[in-house]
Amino acid sequence: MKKPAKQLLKKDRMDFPRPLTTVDVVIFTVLESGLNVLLVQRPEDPNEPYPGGWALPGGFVDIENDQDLESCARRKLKEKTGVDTPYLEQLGSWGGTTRDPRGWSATHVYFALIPAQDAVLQKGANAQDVAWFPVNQSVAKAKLAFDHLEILQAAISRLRNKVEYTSLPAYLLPEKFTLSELQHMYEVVMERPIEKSAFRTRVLSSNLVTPIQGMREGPNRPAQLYRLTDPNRPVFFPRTFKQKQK
Amino acid sequence: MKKPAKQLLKKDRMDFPRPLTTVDVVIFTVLESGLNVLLVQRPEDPNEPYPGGWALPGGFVDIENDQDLESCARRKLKEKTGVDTPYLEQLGSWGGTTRDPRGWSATHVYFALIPAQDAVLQKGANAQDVAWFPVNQSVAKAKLAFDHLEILQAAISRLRNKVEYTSLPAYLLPEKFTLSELQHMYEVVMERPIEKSAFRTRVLSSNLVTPIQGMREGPNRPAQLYRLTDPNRPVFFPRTFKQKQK
DNA sequence: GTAATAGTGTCTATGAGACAATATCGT
DNA sequence: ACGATATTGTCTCATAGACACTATTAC
Repeated sequence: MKKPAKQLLKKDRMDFPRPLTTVDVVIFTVLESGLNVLLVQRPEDPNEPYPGGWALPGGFVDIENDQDLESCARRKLKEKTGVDTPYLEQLGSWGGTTRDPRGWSATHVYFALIPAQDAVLQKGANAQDVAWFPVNQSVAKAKLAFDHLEILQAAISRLRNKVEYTSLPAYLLPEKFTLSELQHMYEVVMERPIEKSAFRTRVLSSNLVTPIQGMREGPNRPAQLYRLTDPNRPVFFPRTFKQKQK
Repeated sequence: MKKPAKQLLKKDRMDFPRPLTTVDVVIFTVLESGLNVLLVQRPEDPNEPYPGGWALPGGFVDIENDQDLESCARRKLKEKTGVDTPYLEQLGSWGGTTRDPRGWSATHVYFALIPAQDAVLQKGANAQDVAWFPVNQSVAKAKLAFDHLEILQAAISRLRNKVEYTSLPAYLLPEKFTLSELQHMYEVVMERPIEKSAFRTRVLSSNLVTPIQGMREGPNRPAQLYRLTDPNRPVFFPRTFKQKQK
């Protein structure tokens, strides 16, 4: 129990140790190898925690320049990928005594989906290494810094979960896409095939996509091109894809 | 762009202003008046922000005593209600320059569901006023401190949303309950009636509840008592309650 | 024509919604 | 018997799943 009297000056009352505050971003894209996540390599400097280890992109909140948490996340996303307005959602926050050797720290985590076309990395600027890691293989072995493996797993399970009843995979595609391409994004994230017919009726009977002028040409029957009806807000379906198994 | 050289000492590198860090808890219960939320009155001290205003219970992280964010939330919950292990879920975090007049601040918000039996308030200790507010009426007028109205609205919409496909309302009941009582909790949160028959088949065909020895007696046919099959994790249903309207 | 992918149709199963019928208690 | 609430049943409808069929391009 603290709080001795009410007569303390404001300055005194605010003068206690504060946790470190960071923002991290889990950035997903779908490449040839499936679902990938962006990681950055920490500096080799032995004075830094986890030198040379791989971590989620992120860093301290800059209270001079960051208006709020989300714009801080957007800034970090832009620094690494150059992408401006992807799908961005708050994942949650992690905080405690032990997660950072530098002291009590709390991180606010966002997760982002970007199309493969935008998955070109912006190295160089701060000489850090930046790379895409397939979510299933190397990541577990990568021994992520801090509690970032736990955070990444939470992000993956959130994504896998929401795929079942939302239009999130659409944000992994460029502006114009065919229904087959959209279905493919779902299948990559879900890691299981889905029925073409059921998929099409679900997507078309919602207001998710709007057909546009133009077809995807190929060595076979051309496919109708679509775009998101309202790119700003994802669609929620009233049922999940997989029925409950007994 | 900062970062002059890598030769800085660790102490120097960590020596920058840090945001204030708080944890707030949105505590819901269902009383006669429907869904209620717990608010506390801020001290009248004019040196404090929003003197006399109503706010969500919460406060600064105590890095000496709080192991992590969730235990900090549990501590604050316990201080106000005496409840130990309710349903507790992270809602999200809010942070930015403007939300607290004392400076750049970030709050980690949890939301909790507690049964009405535990809704007895623990006033006194710090002389603050603590009270339940019905979610629909007084809250909007109450002019909550900080951005707490926005946070509360996010909590309400999260709760209303999850009620459609989860077993969360079960946590608003005591250990033993009847199916009608459970249905009533759903209806209070959803603010609409649900079909008895559909409700019962949904609940019974999931593994949500287990019948126990004993009946709820009354001036009519007694009702079977149930308990949660696994109180530690809520059940997710494969469909929402309301079908999509056309 | 063939290969390949796009797009449609048909049939079944599951579970929600509406509503009715029956069951079991206190009085 | 009556009032009240518990519990079950029946019928309809929407949509997922399985699977087959047709359509349209390049070659």
